[in-house]
Amino acid sequence: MTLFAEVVLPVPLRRSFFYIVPEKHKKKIKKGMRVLVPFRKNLLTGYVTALRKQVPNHNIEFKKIKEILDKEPLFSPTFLSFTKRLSDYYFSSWGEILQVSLPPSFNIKTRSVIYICEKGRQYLNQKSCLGLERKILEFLAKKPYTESYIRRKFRTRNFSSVYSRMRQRGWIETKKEIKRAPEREVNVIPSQPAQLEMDYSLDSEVKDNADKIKRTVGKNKFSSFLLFASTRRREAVYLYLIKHAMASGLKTLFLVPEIGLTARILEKFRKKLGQNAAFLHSRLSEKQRELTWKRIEREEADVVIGPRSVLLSPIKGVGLIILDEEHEDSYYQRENPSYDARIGARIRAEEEKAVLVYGSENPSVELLYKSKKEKKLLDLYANQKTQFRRSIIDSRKQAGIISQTMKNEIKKRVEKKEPVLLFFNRHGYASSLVCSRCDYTPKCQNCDVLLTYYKKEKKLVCRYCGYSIDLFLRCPECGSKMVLGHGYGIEVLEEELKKSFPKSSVKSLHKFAVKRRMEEEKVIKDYREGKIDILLGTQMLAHQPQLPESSLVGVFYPENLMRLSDFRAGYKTFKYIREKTKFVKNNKDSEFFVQTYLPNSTPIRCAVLEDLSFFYEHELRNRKVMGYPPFAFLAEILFFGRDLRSVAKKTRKLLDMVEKEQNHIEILGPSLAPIKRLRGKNRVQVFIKSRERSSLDRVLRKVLKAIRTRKSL
DNA sequence: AGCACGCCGACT
DNA sequence: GTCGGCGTGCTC
Repeated sequence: MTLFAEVVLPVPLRRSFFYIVPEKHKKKIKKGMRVLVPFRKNLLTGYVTALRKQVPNHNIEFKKIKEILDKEPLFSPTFLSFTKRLSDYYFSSWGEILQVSLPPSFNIKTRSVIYICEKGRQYLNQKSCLGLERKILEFLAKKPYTESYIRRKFRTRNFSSVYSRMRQRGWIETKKEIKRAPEREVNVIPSQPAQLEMDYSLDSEVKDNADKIKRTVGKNKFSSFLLFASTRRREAVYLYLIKHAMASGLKTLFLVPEIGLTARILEKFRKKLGQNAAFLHSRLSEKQRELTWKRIEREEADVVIGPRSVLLSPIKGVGLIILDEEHEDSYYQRENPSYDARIGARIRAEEEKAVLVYGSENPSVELLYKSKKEKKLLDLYANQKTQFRRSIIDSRKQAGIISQTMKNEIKKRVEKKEPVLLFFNRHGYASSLVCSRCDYTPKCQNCDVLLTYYKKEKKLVCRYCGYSIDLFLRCPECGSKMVLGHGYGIEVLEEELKKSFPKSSVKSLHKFAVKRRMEEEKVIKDYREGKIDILLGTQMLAHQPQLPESSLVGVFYPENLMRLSDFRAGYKTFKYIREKTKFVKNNKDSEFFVQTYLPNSTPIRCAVLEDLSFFYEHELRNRKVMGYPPFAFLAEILFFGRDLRSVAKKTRKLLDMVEKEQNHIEILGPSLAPIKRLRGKNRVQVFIKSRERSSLDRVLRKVLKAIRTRKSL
């Protein structure tokens, strides 16, 4: 009897494929193993998701599995069902998700390598050998290259035909080459029992709440919580819970948004957990990543710590998932692959029957609402008020990029030798340059944005892709003088500070002020040692792990964030300001200032004056009126491609289908995406909105089947 | 995503 | 007439 394996492949197809299991492999093969299978003309690494005696469709010729790549399954049934659900939720390819859960070297495939033949060399000597043919042959004469490399290198319209003609005439030949990964050893070393001494001191309020979670850990039942608390308190609760999980023989996944943002918490964890923790982050080399991965697989780590990709760590026996800084945007990415780690964490916790803890000191409006409703909110914030003074400076009443009030306050601190921290979230000198006569404005050639003017560097730079050109003072169109466009940047602020405080040391920290990580650290070191009186920076400054607190912290023009066409703009502004309050020394002598043209806006007022509950109530009321999450479900569909016309056509096709569905679904758009061109691709976005996730899901499922789409939310 | 197949315009 | 555009469909 024939045995079939259902296999998913690392290709952007939302379906599985069936292969015949050869007789000799029948005993060996198991669900969750990697297999090498023929697909089209190549061999690919696939993942066995099921074994079957019968398959639905009989009128296709099945191919045979070429090789089994594992001695033991790599993926547990739990992990398989988790990744399956994740791919279903995000309409993405299961195989691609499984692929990224493994180190790159685990993905074996054949590739075509092109060699030049003797005939080809002879032809190259003839005069008649011209154009593309000549270029390719000359290139290959040096050494063979892979087919995909040649394709990319000589990206011309008629490449395929030229290429196939060259092969027909015997000038070149292609050979299949297997790119093989090093052997994988499967020796499972039992993990060492955890011996942790932790000097956490939980006050009774924290302990009561931590115990509420603790009681659910190890019960082999899904539950989730939102821990609304300061960093210090969250840290203590996390360690308390991790220790308990370890004692119960359970593994913990600990997710952080970005390494930079949470360096402090990570350092602490590294010290406390030592060898029991495995850190996965983007700065690891491929080799390091693989070693860490193998350590995790050998179950040598009880806690896996890192960014969203940690969620896809195929570790067994997960009993606790912690997702810190729940509100951070980096948990949702649109590529490689597209999923929101917050949703992913929930799905994984459900499948693992584990406990999920979201943590934040300014949780997203959506999660706060949901947690409150489900009585899963642990609010450790209510009784914690900070002591420093807070004020809003109304820029409409005081002229100048830095108000007089602000200058006076800075002066006082500088005189007392107290360092000052200032934040302004806009790069460069001006957001654009513009011709004084014809309105010509330099734009990025890859992305559709204006180029930011950097005065010190004498450059115009794209804030997305880094494309830059040298500054020019005359308009290339009409020869008139170029002048500053709208929007002053951080360099203006820096200039102004230096002018106003000539005797003080003013330093600015932003993308272009520092070229290397070393320099960032140097600035922070100087600041700590009192060599800098006034430190100014963009968001980069807030991400410095070792930045000490200050007695005066100022934030300039947070309303820049309010202008985003995003229903979360209010929340983002609120969060941005709140983050900065962390850098104020918590005593009665310290001060926090926000200078703004919108002193009466609720997000700004509430963030500055620490009125959290009013902000959340206000925001929820707004969302309800406007019909935005958490009162509706929103799916973002991003269309992108080289040619805008064909992208728009696809969009239209999809929308026509959505309209026909008539499922109380509202279409917002289509419109050009906020970044309407990125890396040479035009991007069109559509939001579809519904009160019911299920009807959104039903329509998307139906419609996406008919169209070549890749990513969606 | 790639890649083959197949059908219409502009060139040797 | 052929070359070469890209629209359409398929991958076990």
